[in-house]
Amino acid sequence: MPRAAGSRLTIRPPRDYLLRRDLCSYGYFLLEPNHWDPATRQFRRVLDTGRRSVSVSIEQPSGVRGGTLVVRAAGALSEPERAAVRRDVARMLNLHEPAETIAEFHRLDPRWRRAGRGRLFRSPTLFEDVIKTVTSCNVAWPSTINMNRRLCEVVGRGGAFPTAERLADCRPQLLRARCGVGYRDARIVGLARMFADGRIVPEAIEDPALPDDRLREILIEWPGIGPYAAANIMQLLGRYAHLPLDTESVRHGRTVLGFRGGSRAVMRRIERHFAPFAHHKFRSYWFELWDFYERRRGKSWTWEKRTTGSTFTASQLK
DNA sequence: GGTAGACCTGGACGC
DNA sequence: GCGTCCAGGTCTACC
Repeated sequence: MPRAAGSRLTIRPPRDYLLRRDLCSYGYFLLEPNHWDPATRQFRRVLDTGRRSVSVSIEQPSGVRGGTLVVRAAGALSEPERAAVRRDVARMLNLHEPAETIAEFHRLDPRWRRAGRGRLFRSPTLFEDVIKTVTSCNVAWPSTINMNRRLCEVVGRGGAFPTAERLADCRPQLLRARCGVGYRDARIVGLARMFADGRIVPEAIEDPALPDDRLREILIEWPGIGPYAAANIMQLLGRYAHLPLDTESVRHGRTVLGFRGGSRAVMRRIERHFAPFAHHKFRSYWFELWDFYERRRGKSWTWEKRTTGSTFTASQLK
């Protein structure tokens, strides 16, 4: 990325924020258009600012907790574009979450205090998080990787993740034929149209005043969103009191926690096991799962996208 | 409320 | 190289 002619922004993150650890904290960091370079510890992706796509990189040159984040964009940015980049980066990195919240989590579950784990990566928009969740349902991880890559290549502007408006204009058959989304085609277009025509208002969904139970009811009504997807979208919204339990969870319950019985019984035991972590429940569950991956594949910020990053799920590690 | 089967893709496996 | 089997969460029909 040419630096001389580009724009440079600096962001002061919360005092505990460590880019390599907190960005490489959830599988979506491995999905297009996201790209983490383990060698340079630099994150790159294309953002759609509304009028055009912009390639950005994020670094933390000091490499220490709380160190200033440097965001570079290829080319000059207008003021509205700079604001859009700042907003998108802040959402991806969950920078609004104060250090005190993470400290509270560590008091509840001290296992992660030393490493400092507590923050989770997500997408710059709710829409991208929802579509990424749909592409992760009923499919093995390599297929999720392919679907997201092709969505960016075929529908996204300049390599960005497609906006709701662009996906809403697609025929389901195009997504099936060229993006490999299979039967998810109509559900993805349906969701995109709901976002694009205002039936789904992200600000309303992201309103902290909306009770968890009501939010879950709303999400379950959306096409392609069932109990697992709803709970996953909720954690991406920073609501960590619900566990998105899937076959990966059942494997974890059996192999790591030693639970016995059928899938439903194991899931019920997992729920009970993590209940004491209350509104931080998902963090405890997720970092336990993440620790399992890292013990076998090394620290997540060392994972190469095309090798380790495509085979890190528990089904590949049995 | 619970359950069975279809949905689609891609990897694993056997030949 | 080809065919078959299987994993994976949601949706619908049915009991």
